[in-house]
Amino acid sequence: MEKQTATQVFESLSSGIRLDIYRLLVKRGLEGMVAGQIASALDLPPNNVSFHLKGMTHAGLVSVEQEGRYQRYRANLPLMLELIAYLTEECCAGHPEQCAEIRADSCCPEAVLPPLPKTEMES
Amino acid sequence: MEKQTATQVFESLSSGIRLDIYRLLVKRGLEGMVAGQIASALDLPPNNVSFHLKGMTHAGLVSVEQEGRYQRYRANLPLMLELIAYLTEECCAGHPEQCAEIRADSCCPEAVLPPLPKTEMES
DNA sequence: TGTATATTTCAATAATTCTTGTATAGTTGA
DNA sequence: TCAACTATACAAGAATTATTGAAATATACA
Repeated sequence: MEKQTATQVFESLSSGIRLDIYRLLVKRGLEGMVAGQIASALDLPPNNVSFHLKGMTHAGLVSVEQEGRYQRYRANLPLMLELIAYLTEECCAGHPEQCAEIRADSCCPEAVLPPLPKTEMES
Repeated sequence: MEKQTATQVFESLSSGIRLDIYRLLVKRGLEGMVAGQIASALDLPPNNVSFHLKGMTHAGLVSVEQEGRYQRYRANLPLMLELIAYLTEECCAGHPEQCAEIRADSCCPEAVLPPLPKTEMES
């Protein structure tokens, strides 16, 4: 996955309205929803919903299909799975045993820290 | 998970710089990185990195621990797992068989659509 | 045809976010 | 204590994004 794709998806989900839309569509699965249904379900002006749907579509987060005079939107779940893979790519590189540890615990544990390298600030 | 938590995390990852920081920290795992290391690794002004790290910390996406005069940052992977669960909550509600279908295919398939309900636009 | 419906587009304003430079606070070690 | 270093806080301008109302496009149906 390209970095721009990832940031676009995150940008899409960074708004409460778009997050609501996405979660609504996830619940609907393959059935999806038409634009007006989404607007009335969330009690928002249709043109505002359309504005957000356009951005989400451009980011690939949702797909749209014309159905007569309706536009049916569906969540693109596989993209989300790709995104997760992108985020955890090379997770704990070189120390795979840490991955299991991190994933199992409730939060980054107050683990014993390795001492700082003698040469400070080398990348 | 609360909606605000989710939007804050997504907002954090919607910037290319913050996404780079997060992925860098994910790779480092429990070791993490100190602020100056992050800045020089990404070739960015330290105060700009500090600005972004503050937001990420506030969103809970990274944790910070003081280490003498250094501030050591680590990615909060468990939060990401919670976030994914939040997103796919009630996925395909009422039609669990669709979930497997969606997850298996490469993208939302051009599935056969159910006909529109006779009463248009009811939520 | 003509009218109603669904959705999008456009323009304008309000609000937020990003980046840079400068200044401040805290830590280290001589 | 003093000087060097790490990191954050603050302020200002540029840039981006959100919301609303009005207008436009396209489909459906009588």
